[in-house]
Amino acid sequence: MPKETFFNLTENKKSKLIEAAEQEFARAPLHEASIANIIKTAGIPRGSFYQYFSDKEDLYFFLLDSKLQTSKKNFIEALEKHHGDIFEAFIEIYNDFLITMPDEEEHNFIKNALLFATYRVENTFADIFDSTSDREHFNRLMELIDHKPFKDKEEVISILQMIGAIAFHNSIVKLTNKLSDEVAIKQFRIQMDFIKYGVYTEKSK
Amino acid sequence: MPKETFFNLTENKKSKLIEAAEQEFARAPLHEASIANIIKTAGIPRGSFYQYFSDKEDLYFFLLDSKLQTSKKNFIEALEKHHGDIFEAFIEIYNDFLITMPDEEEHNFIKNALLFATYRVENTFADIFDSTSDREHFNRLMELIDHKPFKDKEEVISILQMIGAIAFHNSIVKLTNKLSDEVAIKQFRIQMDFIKYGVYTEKSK
DNA sequence: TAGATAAGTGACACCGTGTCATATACATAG
DNA sequence: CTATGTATATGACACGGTGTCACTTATCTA
Repeated sequence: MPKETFFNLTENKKSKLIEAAEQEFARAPLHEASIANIIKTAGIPRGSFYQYFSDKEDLYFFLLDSKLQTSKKNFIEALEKHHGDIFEAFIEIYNDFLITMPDEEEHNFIKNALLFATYRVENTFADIFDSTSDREHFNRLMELIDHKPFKDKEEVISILQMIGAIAFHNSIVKLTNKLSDEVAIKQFRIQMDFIKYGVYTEKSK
Repeated sequence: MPKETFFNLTENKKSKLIEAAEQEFARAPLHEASIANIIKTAGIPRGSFYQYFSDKEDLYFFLLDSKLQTSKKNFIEALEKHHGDIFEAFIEIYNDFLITMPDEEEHNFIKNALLFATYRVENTFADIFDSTSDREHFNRLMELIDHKPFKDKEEVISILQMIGAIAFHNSIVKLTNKLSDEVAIKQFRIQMDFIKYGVYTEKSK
């Protein structure tokens, strides 16, 4: 988390810094991005940076977290819309996430996040449907999810994790193999169908 | 790939360097590991390192690749043993991989690889059951896999990718949450059952 | 208006990378 | 056996990035 000092900054200074950081993290993945570039673009001295953040990661995960707040809300909305159907909700946010990326800078930011995703990045993404950090959000999820197909809460969590991992992995494959949006979504649907109806079951073709 | 010069080295020198590198990559993840440490341990001058490898990554992926050759063979063997059953084969190598890790250095190497896995690391792991790099290996896989439950080859590939992603993700969760071997394997089995029989199907409880 | 507390600043010490000019070893033809 | 070319070895160095710290400046408060 950024330090108190950062939040005390004027809106103008704050957004200038954030814009500079987004630009840099869109240009290069975390490990290649440099504080030097960020402060140059933002026009602040080196010492100030460390007044606001403990290091590069601090700023980075603050940004990534902010960006994913939207996905978190979207997931809730998708669940409401699809009457608690996990699969349809996931397909919807997968769609949202990969396809509705209007801003090129935003797109590159996320691309770098995914392609160079360490466990911390993965965990940040997982927060969208995970219990660990935002308890309230998680409880809301659990209320909305249709539990009928599942034995117990553990099964629900297990499925959420599994689908999350698949969605995450598919995003990476889409980016590395430069798949079209249509192909990517189709692939994901096929995989969701496997989980819904199983490999050893007659599929409704 | 390491340069010619590296392969021309005496066995003694080569293994000394490799041992030093393994030690360093077990100590720290790729982005924190330093060439400085490797050459210090191996007792070679800095210039020589660049005679053998183009950079840190070059050496790293050479090592990781070598290590995964074993898993590649194991997967083939597991498929033979289980008469082409993808699920049982995966469970077996998942087991092999996470549990049969006798050497602590080896364990830490893999741990760092998984926790700080970028798309290149993920792709290297995916080579175990992927078509892109080792065509011959892939064809052998396709011969062995029981195609009965699947509509076509594409479906088989899709399932392989999916299970691969789940196994990969589970390994990371096991390491971050420090799950016991038993719990990790049990979780994986539950998830495999979901794919086998589907969520919307009566399970044989 | 003094004194305290918070914020701003940039020079600096430190560390790691990749290169390059130079040195050395080795092979091979004359 | 020597000359000459080719492969390998070496470490000093330029470059660029990080995090800190002593010092300055601004802001608040009694």
